[in-house]
Amino acid sequence: MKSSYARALPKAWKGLSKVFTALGDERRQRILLLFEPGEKLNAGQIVAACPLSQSTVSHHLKILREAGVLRSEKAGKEVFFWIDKPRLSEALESVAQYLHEKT
Amino acid sequence: MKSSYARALPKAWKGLSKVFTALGDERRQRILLLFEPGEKLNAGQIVAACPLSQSTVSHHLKILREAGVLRSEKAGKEVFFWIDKPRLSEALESVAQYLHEKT
DNA sequence: AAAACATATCGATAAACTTATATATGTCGA
DNA sequence: TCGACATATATAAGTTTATCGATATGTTTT
Repeated sequence: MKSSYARALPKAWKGLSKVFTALGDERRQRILLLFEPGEKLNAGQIVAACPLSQSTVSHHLKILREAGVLRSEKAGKEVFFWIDKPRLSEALESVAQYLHEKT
Repeated sequence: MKSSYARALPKAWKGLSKVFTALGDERRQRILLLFEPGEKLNAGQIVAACPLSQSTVSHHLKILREAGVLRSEKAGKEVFFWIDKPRLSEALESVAQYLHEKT
């Protein structure tokens, strides 16, 4: 038994933790499922597709962005979002790796 | 843009959703990190390693079990838990797959 | 059968999260 | 510059989740 992590996560897991928390909400999952391959969507498009208020969607987008799941870029008065595929792949991969090696 | 999932998750994602929610809590992540490769731990061992009360740990173990991340087995008066590696691998794999194909 | 033990559940409180309205910030066009 | 627009943030209510102490359930031991 590895009791070393019982009180604090290893540093490498800190970021992962945020990713899973971000993914662990159904509304955020539904937002992610909106994206077509390689597509960028602006906040307005996402708001229009969601049964949630503009500010609520903005809040969820922030969580996804801060977790590194989405990236964003301002273009004029709009902000475009897209899935950070490499980042997300890497996160999943690192857990899969951990599972494989240490479990 | 795939607006079809804006209001309800596809059925295949329902279970995944639970897995990510379960993994999206730092205390639960720390519990998972306790396990050595192939190891089974009983609830008492886990409680002893966590800075949480017995009832709180029991609650988290239930969430992890219901998400399919942990499996459990009663042995006399003890209950042993272990990581459901195939289940977790499959969950991660299916998201990785989705990412790869649909993103 | 009773006592000791391991785990689960209940009930209550506290903390965290989600949500919406209202407002602020920043950008474009007239 | 002023007004319309797109997004973000502040605030506050409502809801969910985490937490603990106490108790219940089930198991072994004496």
